[in-house]
Amino acid sequence: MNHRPFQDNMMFIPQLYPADAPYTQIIAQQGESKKPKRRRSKKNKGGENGASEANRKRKLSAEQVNLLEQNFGNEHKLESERKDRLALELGLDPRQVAVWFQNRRARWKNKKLEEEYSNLKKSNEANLLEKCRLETEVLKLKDQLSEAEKEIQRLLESGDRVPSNSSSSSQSQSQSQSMEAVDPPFFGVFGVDGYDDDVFYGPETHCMNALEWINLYM
Amino acid sequence: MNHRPFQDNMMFIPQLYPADAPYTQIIAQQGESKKPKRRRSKKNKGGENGASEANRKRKLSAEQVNLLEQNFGNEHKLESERKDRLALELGLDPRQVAVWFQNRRARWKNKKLEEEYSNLKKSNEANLLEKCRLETEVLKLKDQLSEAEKEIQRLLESGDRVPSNSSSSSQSQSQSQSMEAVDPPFFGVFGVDGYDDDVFYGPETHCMNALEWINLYM
DNA sequence: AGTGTCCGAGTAATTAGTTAA
DNA sequence: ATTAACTAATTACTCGGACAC
Repeated sequence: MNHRPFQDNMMFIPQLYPADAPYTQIIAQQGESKKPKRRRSKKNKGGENGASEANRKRKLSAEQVNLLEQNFGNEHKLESERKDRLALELGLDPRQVAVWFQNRRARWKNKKLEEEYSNLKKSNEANLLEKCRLETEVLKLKDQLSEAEKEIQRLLESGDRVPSNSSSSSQSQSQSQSMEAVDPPFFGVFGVDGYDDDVFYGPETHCMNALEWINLYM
Repeated sequence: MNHRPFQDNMMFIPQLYPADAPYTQIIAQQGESKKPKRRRSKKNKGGENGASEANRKRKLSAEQVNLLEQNFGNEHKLESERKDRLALELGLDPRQVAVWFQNRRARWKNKKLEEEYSNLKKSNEANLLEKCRLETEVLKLKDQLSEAEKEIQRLLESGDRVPSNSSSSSQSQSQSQSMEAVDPPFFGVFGVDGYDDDVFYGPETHCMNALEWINLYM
């Protein structure tokens, strides 16, 4: 959504129902008659009837939310000075303004987390693919190396009166051993605690099913 | 910090709201009517006698929550039959039971997501380390291969009257080229849209800083 | 057609516990 | 030590859509 600055301005407020009643604070169950079977009472909703009687409307008007959002964009914290000013400006109880900011911060935090999750997901995808590619490359290189060493062996056998294998032969010998000791010594992070359900990330299933894995869980 | 508000002790249950129980009847005279700045203390408890003050009727008792949780564990959905039974059993309005289940489902979903995030994080760590290891291995193998080919070259030059480079030499030649064409052709998933803030996952910073990266963002 | 209900997502308000001045 | 403001969790409500009768 946004880029650089750390104001988040998230989505636009989809509440465009009429700002009929500037005072959005009523509450109090109208009358009574609610105990036994509280079936969906017919709310006078669509009608927009301008503030009919017992309209205990909870939501703030779009206008109010706009101003609040704007202020939140500037600064997520709220000094009491600003709070009171805002409250006056909006015709709200300062407490409501404070509550709004608290809830807004919580929402923002959640959103942040979601974003982070999304980024992590993408990062994971990319890393997984990269890992797959690298594994393939490693196999290929090992194969090539094997061929090369076979070739060396053949050359050594056929031309067995060459001066000597001067310097590098020992190198390639010792290193070919290390290839086999490479795989095991990595910790398996996945004996963790509580995966309740079906979500299971197999990290050590070699790259063959990386794509399927992505499609499954991403 | 704490989970499970099991020690809810002082919660008497004013269930069955009387008809005149408008919880949350408050509020907000706007404008200049001052409001009683609220309390923040650990007193004002038991007395009940809500005559003067409001009847704080929020918060279900630990016992009620227990039973609800138990039922939720069995089945996240709630048929109206079970709802009514539970409501009766708990002394709650069936509506409250339904609402509780809805909220509980939402919480469960969140928790699920959090878990998934955690797993993803671990998976990412593991993959990143694996990727790092593989990159190292690739470099090593390339090095070995280079050495081996040098060796072959040397052998071919020194013993230049061997029969021929029969079969596999072309192989190792062509493959040594492919090493250079390996890196580029992978898409960079990270020109994406919204990394808002400081959270930035560098996917192409080679493995040297993989661990630092993990420590920073995990 | 049209009610009624349920659910998911979003939101407002409350409570308990923590932190800082 | 009190007090105000914070966080995290919770309760109840709103709204719109889906599915039913």
